[in-house]
Amino acid sequence: MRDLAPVLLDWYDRHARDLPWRVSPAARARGQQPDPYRVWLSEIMLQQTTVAAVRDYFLRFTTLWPTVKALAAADDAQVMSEWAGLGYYARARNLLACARAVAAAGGFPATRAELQKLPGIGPYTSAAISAIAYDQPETVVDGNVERVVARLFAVETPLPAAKPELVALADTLTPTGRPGDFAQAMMDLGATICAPRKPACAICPLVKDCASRAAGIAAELPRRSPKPEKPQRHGIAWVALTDDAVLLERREPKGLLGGTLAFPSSGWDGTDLPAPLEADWHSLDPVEHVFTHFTLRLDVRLTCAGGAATRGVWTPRHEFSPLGLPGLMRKVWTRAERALRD
DNA sequence: AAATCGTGGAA
DNA sequence: TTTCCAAGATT
Repeated sequence: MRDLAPVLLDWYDRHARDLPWRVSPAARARGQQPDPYRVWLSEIMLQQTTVAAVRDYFLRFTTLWPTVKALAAADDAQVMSEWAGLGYYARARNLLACARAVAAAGGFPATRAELQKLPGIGPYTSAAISAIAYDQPETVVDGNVERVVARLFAVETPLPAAKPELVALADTLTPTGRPGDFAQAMMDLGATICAPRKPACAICPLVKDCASRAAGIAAELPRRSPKPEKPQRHGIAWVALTDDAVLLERREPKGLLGGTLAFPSSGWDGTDLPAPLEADWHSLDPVEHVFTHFTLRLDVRLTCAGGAATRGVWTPRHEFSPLGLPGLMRKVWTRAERALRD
């Protein structure tokens, strides 16, 4: 096969997406270096998360905390609150731990091996930061690149088993010149041309080299092993609010929604916690929520009584915003608001 | 090494 | 409506 890197880089120079955390190929050619902090922050936020969802969070975080040092000095609660709604909250916990380690060390390490020792930075992110921020010739393989490579080489082995094979093939493409732009070019190609459902092969710069296109199976790749069905779970959330306070609790630092602010709730897997308050609870319509590996039906109970709570903290209403809660708990709040309005 | 861990937009 | 899945990491 011909050397694809020059072809793809040429395409990238003309079609690179304009993203808040990106140094454009033109600016990079002028000598502008990416800020490792911004590269790292964006990569963490983008783990299993769409560009559209990340954009506003990235702008908000970099406004509040322009440097790693600033982020390292932030309150845990404020970071969790700002992360609320993005999902995968272990990322937020690891984000702070990583920021503090980096600030203490005086800056980000530049090698992939050192980067990967930091919390929240795995094989993909270490390669991405090393390539994008430091222009090291690392092979960056995310979901986009898996798809592009599977199609380019017509790899029919289903994911996730195909991963090592795809990494090895991707590695044969990585150039020594402009590896950072090349990595971003592969991801842009996967996101905009070599899309999951309907690849736009007609305008793809690599059509002539694509084995799956030749075989007429591009849209079917990559294949994936069937996923297990999601079991249904159920639980109860209690919303207690008076004229000037609402009862909230900080969830355990590990596990589902770990470290987030929430309405007190029962367990959702058999563990059965009691209501946080003796009161006359009104039952509202249940909330339906889909997590990665199960669906949840959460019954919502509401009271306007105050008093001594066995769990949670009475929080002044003026300090409370549902935007500081994870998505599930925002839905619960919406139920309560609707009930109070009617 | 298989399970766990969110959310929402698009088809 | 259902299904898919997005710049994955951790245990």
